[in-house]
Amino acid sequence: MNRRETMTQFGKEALLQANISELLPFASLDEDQTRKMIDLATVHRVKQNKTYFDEGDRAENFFLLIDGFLRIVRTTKEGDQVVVLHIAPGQMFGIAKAFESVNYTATAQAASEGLALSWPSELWDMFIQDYPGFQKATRRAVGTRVTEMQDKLISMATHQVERRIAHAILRLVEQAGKETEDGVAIDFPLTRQDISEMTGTTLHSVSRCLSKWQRDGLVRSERRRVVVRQPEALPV
Amino acid sequence: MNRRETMTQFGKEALLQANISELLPFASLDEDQTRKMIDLATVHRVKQNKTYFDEGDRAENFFLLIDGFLRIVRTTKEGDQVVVLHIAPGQMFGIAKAFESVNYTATAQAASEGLALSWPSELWDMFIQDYPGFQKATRRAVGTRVTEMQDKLISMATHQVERRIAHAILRLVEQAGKETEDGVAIDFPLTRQDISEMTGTTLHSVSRCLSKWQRDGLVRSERRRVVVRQPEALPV
DNA sequence: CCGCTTCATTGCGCAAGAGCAAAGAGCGTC
DNA sequence: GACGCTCTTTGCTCTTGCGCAATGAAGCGG
Repeated sequence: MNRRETMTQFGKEALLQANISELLPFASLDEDQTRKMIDLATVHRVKQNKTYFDEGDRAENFFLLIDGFLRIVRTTKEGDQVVVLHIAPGQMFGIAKAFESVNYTATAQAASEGLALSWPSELWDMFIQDYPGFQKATRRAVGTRVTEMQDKLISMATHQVERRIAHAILRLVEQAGKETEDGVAIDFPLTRQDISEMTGTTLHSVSRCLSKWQRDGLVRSERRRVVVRQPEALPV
Repeated sequence: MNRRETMTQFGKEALLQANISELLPFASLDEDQTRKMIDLATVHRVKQNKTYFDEGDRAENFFLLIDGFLRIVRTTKEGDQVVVLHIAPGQMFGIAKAFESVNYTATAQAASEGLALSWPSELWDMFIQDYPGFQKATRRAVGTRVTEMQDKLISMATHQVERRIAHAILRLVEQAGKETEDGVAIDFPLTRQDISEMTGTTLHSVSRCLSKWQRDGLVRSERRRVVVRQPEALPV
């Protein structure tokens, strides 16, 4: 059963029926606790390219992504956007509380239409104390995030554009890969521009790169869509 | 009184006398608690360019830097080193526990001879629970770190080499700046190579850049030493 | 004091990729 | 079906800054 359909059809109550309790933050909670958490939550449906919150906003809530994908974006004074990382379903985001921060430090933008739960920040400490799985989930989320950013930093510092793009794509395949008869597809709309913002290059270079890979049969890419046929063959 | 001298002369007991309780993790602890924490700690003195721990090591301890500076370094398979961030006195490091991680994900290398306290990882949860200041300190450490890495990422993605170098230097000035009659000096030995590893460029470019700035009177730099005279004039 | 190692400077040639420009393709809308 | 918007492709030029190489300077150890 497709999770997205479940969610959008049945709304909040359906969350209990669905296998939401498999998500890490809900792990090791009994049904009662899970219900309590969900009762306290607000449901957010966000259209593509709209934001869950913006950089600098007061961090009034923290979020758990149920469905869809989102990018965490920062914008420079000059107006350049940089995609710091991507969030996949099941991951927490907007967890400024975990950083002792009053405001969000980046913008959370829906890469594809998505669904998230949020809780008021005041509940954070209570959640941490009462729900052991939650504590663990946030720690792990932070850890993953730091590692991911480090990897990106290293990639940017030491690799040429082509390898950076390859890295970025492989990471997305990992996070949002979906098997198709044609190869592994990245399961949300992804433009050349997006990729360039992830890798610190221009959409032109990305386009050239993908074209070349397509000629060599490594990927198939159309408008807003990338399918990887031979992940192993990409220049790591 | 110079902190470094105090420490190395009098050892562990002196930590109580010194104003160590001003350090964030010890904030809001009474003298008794502080003493208890220090009793449990191990003292590490590490020579320049030696490591406190290495990437991949089992994370058996977590650390608090008392004196000196260190760089957090990751090494690629190809052998390229990348300086992910710098740690200044008073900051925690090696806090794999905060990331639910069993191993250290990077190497902690002394940029200058330094002094640190460490505690066994098993004490982590106890510290978190019993010492509110400690919890806060780790959160803040993580937050600062994430922000710093994001800034770096943005800098790398959108700026030219010259501005990246300027950014890196300004950050170091902030973290380790020391007023001199000549300008603000970075208070630990810093080679062109180091700077290139922070900014993802070559030592040649760094050298050229510093030479130019020196001609323009913005900085003074000698062997392993950088003094910034006009921080405002650096190309931000 | 001499030689060795580490660190820094500078010049030159070249390649990667950014910037610019123009055209084409896919998709929604009126 | 025509228009317009967004996204993509591709060619050309020009700059940045890397790679390489040679020289110099500073500090260390015997």
